[in-house]
Amino acid sequence: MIDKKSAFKAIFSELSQFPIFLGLKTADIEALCEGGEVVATSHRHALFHFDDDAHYFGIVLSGAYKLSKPTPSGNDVIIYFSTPGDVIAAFIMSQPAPKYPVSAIAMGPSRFLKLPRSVYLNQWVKYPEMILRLQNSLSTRVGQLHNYQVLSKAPLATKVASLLMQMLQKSEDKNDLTLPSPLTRKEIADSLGASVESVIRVMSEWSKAGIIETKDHQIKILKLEKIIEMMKQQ
Amino acid sequence: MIDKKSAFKAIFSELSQFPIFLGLKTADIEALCEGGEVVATSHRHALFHFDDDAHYFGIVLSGAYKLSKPTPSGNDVIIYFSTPGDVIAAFIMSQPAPKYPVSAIAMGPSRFLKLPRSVYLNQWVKYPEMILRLQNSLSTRVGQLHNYQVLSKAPLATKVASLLMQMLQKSEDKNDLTLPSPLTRKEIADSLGASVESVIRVMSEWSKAGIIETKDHQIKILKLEKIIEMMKQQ
DNA sequence: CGCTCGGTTGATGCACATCAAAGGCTGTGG
DNA sequence: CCACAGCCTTTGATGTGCATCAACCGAGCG
Repeated sequence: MIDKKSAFKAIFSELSQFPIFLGLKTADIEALCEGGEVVATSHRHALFHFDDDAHYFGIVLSGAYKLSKPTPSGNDVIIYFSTPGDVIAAFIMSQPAPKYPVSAIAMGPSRFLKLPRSVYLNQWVKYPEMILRLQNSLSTRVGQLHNYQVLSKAPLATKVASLLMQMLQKSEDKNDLTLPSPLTRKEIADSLGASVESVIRVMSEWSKAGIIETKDHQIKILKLEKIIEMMKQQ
Repeated sequence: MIDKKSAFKAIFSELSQFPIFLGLKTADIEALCEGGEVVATSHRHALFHFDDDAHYFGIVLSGAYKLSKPTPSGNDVIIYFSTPGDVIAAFIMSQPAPKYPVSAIAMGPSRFLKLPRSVYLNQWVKYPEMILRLQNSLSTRVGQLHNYQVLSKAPLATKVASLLMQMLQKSEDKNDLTLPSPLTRKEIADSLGASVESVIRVMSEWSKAGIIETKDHQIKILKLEKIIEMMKQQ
């Protein structure tokens, strides 16, 4: 086992920047991350699987993870793309014998700060401020899911445009219109409940029209107005 | 203004049965419901509208409310059916200047205990137990939304079956297979993102086959196995 | 150098939307 | 008290967006 104190110091600068910890005292952050362990996962490797016993939760440090749920027919539906600063699986920790409701799979090399469930029960719930912050991110999440429902009858192009815009909003740098994490067409399809081919048909139209550009799975938006226009139509 | 003390006594027996208050001391429940006011709404009347300033949250006492969100094209999508005991709009109360993310419309005569936002900020947030209970119901809700996403590619019959089962699970009496609240075909369609006609085509098949029965918008399930069977196929 | 993975394109079919029309039921206002 | 409007349900005819199936290409990789 590595020296935890020094491990904490090494990632503290990362942690303190995340909204969830912003403005907290160093000692508090340290207490909240007690027993934490940094896990590095490579592309397509799982942090945990759907229905596994949930012994830990944690925070995405770098890269990205897709959270997906298997369908009865053996496919996967992508529920969420977690990017740095996102807290994963925290809100199931208070259940008696929690199981992960999704699988978490790395998209490219990624790092995760793994925290034992006991820390949640002993520390996190004791900080009312923490609970409120978690509640806020949960309620934002619910809002996103509602927006998705509103789009249920919209044409596929609208859904794809909305997804791109949603991803873009997570980006730090508002001047760079490149999505913060790489995304394959299949991943887009799986998160919209569409087929790869249909997504490709929509997006290659856009590529030809110079609205977007894909290089090495990094999607860049060239004509933002066009995308916004696509979102509105229905 | 009515005498609040006596008003509270009158509904206390209702309140204390709801999961959200179960096991709490009378004094605590009274504190949490301070300044509460019972609102009676008749069929199709709104408690509040989408995008209104949110000055209050509250608890459904009787009847049911549908929470819906307008689409750009002027239709409505039903986000949730709230039944007695459900807490509505609590988790947006902690935002600076909250607006309702949905409209709440009564399905049949219904009663609602309306609580001012200040009570949430001054009382509810102070009870860690309350916050955790709210978090739990929110996380259940997120789970339901995920289940809905998993069904995105499933045939309509599967979606309708799942919705019926979900409604049925809220029912108190596990022996009576009548859904706890009346539901029109249009409401089912709006909550599944389908057209009324398609929902009718599915359900009238079932009526003919003696799987369900509708009387006065009350839907009763006659052959539960058949419905469960429908849910599985995809 | 074969293998897997991601992207692309075309042909075909189907589930569901849309449009249209009609009947029953309820509440409401002249 | 009846006529009328609005809501809910139903059925049929028609159209279409997207899934599905099939095939191919290029790039990276062990």
